[in-house]
Amino acid sequence: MQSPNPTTELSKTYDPANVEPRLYDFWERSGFFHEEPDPARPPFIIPMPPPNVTGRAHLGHGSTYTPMDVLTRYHRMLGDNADWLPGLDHAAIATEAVLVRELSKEGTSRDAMGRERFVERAWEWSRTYGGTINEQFRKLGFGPDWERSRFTMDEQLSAAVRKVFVALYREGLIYRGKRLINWDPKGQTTVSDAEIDHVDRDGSLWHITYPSKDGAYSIEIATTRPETMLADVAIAVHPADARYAHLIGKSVLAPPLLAREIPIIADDVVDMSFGTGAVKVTPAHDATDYDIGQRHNLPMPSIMDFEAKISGDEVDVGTYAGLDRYEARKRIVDDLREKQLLVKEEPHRLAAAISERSGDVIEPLLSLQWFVKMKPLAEPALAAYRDGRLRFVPERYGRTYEQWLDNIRDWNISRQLWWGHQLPVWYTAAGDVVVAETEEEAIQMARERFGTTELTRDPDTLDTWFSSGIWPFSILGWPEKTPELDHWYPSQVLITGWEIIFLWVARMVMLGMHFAGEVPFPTVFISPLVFDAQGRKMSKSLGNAIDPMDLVERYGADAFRMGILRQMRLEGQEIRFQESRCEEARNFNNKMWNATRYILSLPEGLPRAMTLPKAETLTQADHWILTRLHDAIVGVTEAFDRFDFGSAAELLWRFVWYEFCDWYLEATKVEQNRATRASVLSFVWNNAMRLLHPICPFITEEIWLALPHDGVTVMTASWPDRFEIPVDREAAQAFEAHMAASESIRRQKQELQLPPSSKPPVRIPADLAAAVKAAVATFTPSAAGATLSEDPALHGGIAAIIVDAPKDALVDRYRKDAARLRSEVERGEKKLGNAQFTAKAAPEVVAKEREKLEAYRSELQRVEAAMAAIGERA
RNA sequence: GUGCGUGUAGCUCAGUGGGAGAGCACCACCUUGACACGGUGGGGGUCGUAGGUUCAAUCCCUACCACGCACACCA
Repeated sequence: MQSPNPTTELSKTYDPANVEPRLYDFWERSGFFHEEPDPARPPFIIPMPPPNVTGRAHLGHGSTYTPMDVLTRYHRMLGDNADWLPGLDHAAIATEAVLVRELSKEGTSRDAMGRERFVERAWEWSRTYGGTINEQFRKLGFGPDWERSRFTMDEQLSAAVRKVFVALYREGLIYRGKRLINWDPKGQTTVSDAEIDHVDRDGSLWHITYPSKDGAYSIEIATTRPETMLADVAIAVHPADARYAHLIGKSVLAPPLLAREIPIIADDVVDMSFGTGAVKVTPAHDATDYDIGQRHNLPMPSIMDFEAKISGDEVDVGTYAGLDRYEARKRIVDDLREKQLLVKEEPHRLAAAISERSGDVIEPLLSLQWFVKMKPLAEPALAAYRDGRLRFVPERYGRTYEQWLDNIRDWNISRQLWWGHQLPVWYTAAGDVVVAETEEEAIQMARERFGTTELTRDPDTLDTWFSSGIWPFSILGWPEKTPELDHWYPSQVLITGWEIIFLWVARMVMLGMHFAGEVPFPTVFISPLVFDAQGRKMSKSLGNAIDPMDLVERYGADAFRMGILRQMRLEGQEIRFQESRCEEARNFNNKMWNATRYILSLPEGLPRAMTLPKAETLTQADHWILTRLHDAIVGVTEAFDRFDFGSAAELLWRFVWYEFCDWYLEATKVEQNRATRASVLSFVWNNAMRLLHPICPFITEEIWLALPHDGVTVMTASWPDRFEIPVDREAAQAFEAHMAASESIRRQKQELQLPPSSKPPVRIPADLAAAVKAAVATFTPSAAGATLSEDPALHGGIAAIIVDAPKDALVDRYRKDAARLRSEVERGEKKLGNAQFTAKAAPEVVAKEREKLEAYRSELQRVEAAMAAIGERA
């Protein structure tokens, strides 16, 4: 495909809206994002964390997805077999929530509709509205290999899910059991431990008396959940607690019904210092109590149903049956008070377990569910981290990963939802279980083993994270031995936020090692989370959420990317997002745009090919900018290689704006630098565009195409090679002396209130004469002096000084200088006068200190002499 | 409770065992061969507090304070 013609008439301001869609279209239609597996080149593969099909781009994508795009573009330019593999997640809970809302608007419901039509509807919705985020990603300039996009519900990926489930089941790593699970009453489904938030809330701690049948003794306990008393099966105390030793083994009546006798038992888990030191045990409704119940072989009656209402199915709950959990709590407390069993109620802070998705308070319930046995999977995953096959950047997140895997519990994977991968599990009428990859296989197995073909499929679906867990290999065609799987697994890096290390990263490692035989990625880069400028989480309800699409519209995608990357710090765990950074970045782009206009408008025109003039014809300014370019290449390359996007962005910003535009471009305006400027400007600017392309893909392409270049797109241009850049540090240093001199002259002119256009006589130190003379005479026309004279008394520090200014201003200027210099001299003298310092400090440190003192002293002398010359005393 | 992170200019943040930095904001000046989404210059900080190590500490160590986060069976 032909490169699009850049605008011939360049307007004064850069207009991203006019450039970005055109270039994106060019890239995508040219297939520049697409790659085929190529064993001849080193692979660079990033599996994209699949956004929810219901998702919209948010600022978090700026900090996690931009780095992926940057690295992919960078590695493509390095010549790697680079591919960024995109996709979408079916997001069961989120999608069902959307549909349930829609259905209720239409006056119908999930259950009324039936499973088949509901799932059809979910597919339809996913195809029609889902994936909006992919369009948004295009606007952000993200360039994954769209042709390889996958959806977790695709047939091939679903087959992989079934295969993994069946395999784990047959290995005994998936089992069905009645366990205490986290029930989300609002979402009407179970959720895993990792999907729960603990939020501190104000609650109460009720002290309640449990009397003995004969009234001879009683025991007082403290609880935050009186409604679960109906399912109490014991009272537990610490075995070493002297207060209760005499009661262990005895029984009390369970309030408020006082109809059942429950034993008092001893268990280590009880904290003697909390509450009364005695705790009620309710195995069916509390995790700790469940463990106690298991240890002591206690019954586990349940008194709550899936609506979080009191139910009398398993044990007598009196008149509380049918009450909502909170209503029941209130009624029971009232009744206890009436029966004088309530000792007291005190305010108490408690950590409420909240479902991340629905926000409802989680209810621990006993339920028959499917689980993955995690320990055997976690061990290799831990070993991989410990022996370095898996590393985290920043390193500290590895400890989070380690801690979680060390304390891992079995993973509840069955969900009471319809949208998702239905469990490949069938039951016979007799209750026998058949697990198979397909229905045909299941029927055959049932016939052989149980002599029946009448099967009912388990209605539950799998936790969405189950399919995400196999993402790194399922998207490569697993279990087929595809070339993709062969060359692109494992991938090179995974980039995500730290909030899903447990939910996703750890599970990918475990499942990847188990099924694909290797750690799915050697490096996990954890990107910072984005907060508002006050450090608050961005949310719709707070009204502080910023839509990245708005930013793209206002400043352009390049500016958004640069704006957010420049706020990233390698070790940072958050970004306090400042929109002003995007505005600055827009200005930065405009700066580059105008620098380009200048370059393109040189009267002598640009050379056809990107070649440098002969080394001996290069000026000091040329040597300087080339040396700076060399260092920028080294710095940016190193920064990208260690995921330090903030430093890379900052470094490029400096190079482009403060070095190239502010100094070199200005230097090319004077006579001495004109002969070589067209070649050097195009060469350096071409290289700069390539260096910056991963971060600002659009404007760099637009400019690169307008400059002398090879190829059709900067996307596939080669990464700048530092060995191709001539470096002359001596010449560069001389130019830096020029810069210092110019700055000094400019500063003094302002302080002496001389008009900027004035050209006062300038004196310069004899030992820097050559350099500074050139400086003043050449590239600082606005600051240039009319005459130069050397002054043997001057050296170092202030390189030049102007005379013939208004006397008041001069005196003021001299006094300030003298004061500053005196304090420096004093500091130096004190330090060097310290025998300990000269004896123990490193010799070069002492020498440097001596030099500094010398310089300050002579400058002070000069200032004093200058004052004396105008008849003043400093 | 345990662990991790953070505390440097008004704001957001770099940084280093030996002279405190950037951007924005602020002030002044400037339309000088591209750019006012620009240029030049300037003011502004006892580097959270208290100790310790060191010739020397913003940096290393300890304690404390404040903030953020993760984990945790205080019912």
